[in-house]
Amino acid sequence: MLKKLDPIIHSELRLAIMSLLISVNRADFKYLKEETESTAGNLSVQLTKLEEAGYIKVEKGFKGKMPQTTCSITKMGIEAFEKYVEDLKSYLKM
Amino acid sequence: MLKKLDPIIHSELRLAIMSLLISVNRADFKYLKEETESTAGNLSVQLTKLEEAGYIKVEKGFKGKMPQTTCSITKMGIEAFEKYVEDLKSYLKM
DNA sequence: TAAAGTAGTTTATAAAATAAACCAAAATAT
DNA sequence: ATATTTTGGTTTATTTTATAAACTACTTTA
Repeated sequence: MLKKLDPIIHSELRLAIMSLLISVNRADFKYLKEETESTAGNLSVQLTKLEEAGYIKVEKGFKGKMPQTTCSITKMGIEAFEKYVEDLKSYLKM
Repeated sequence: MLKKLDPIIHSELRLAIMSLLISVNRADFKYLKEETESTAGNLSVQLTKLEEAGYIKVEKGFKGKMPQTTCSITKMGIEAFEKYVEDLKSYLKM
């Protein structure tokens, strides 16, 4: 009955990141930091975990002369997020 | 936009416990252990946390000669669960 | 009456989240 | 020109959380 929830996604900050990337498809570090109201350190760590899981792609480039990290969700990430939402429903009676 | 999720509820096992108690209203330790597929130790710890938060009531009695711990959700618990579900929706686009 | 099972709690360990400290380069003020 | 602050992060340390292992007390069964 109760499905096992993907632990990579079931973390408040990572869930927030995934949620944002599902909507916007592409977002830079600064935007994610503002929207999630997280610290840079925490965000950096969680982005790395999502990247290692293959759920997001992280690209490093420059915006003018300043470094810029851009993130986007992968196909695997979309599927994992959708499965997570489905599994979660078993807990929420939806 | 993204709401802060109640950390007492946002834990897989505690969410499962709350979800079960919302439905059945009353459940003993054994039932919760089976349904959640958790270890007794982990279950014991998480029940105590929910009790300390005022979200559940834990009553110790006997079933025949064997000790029996019975749990039920409180009004506070119901409200917290409902708020959690609402807040969660901001992440899931529902 | 010894061994095994039940119903848990307590304590120790592992994993995760978060915060603090740090780094390199750019922009700004002196 | 050069010191100071700001930006955009990463790395490391600390705290918190989850989980597992060990233990307790009593009961049932062999």
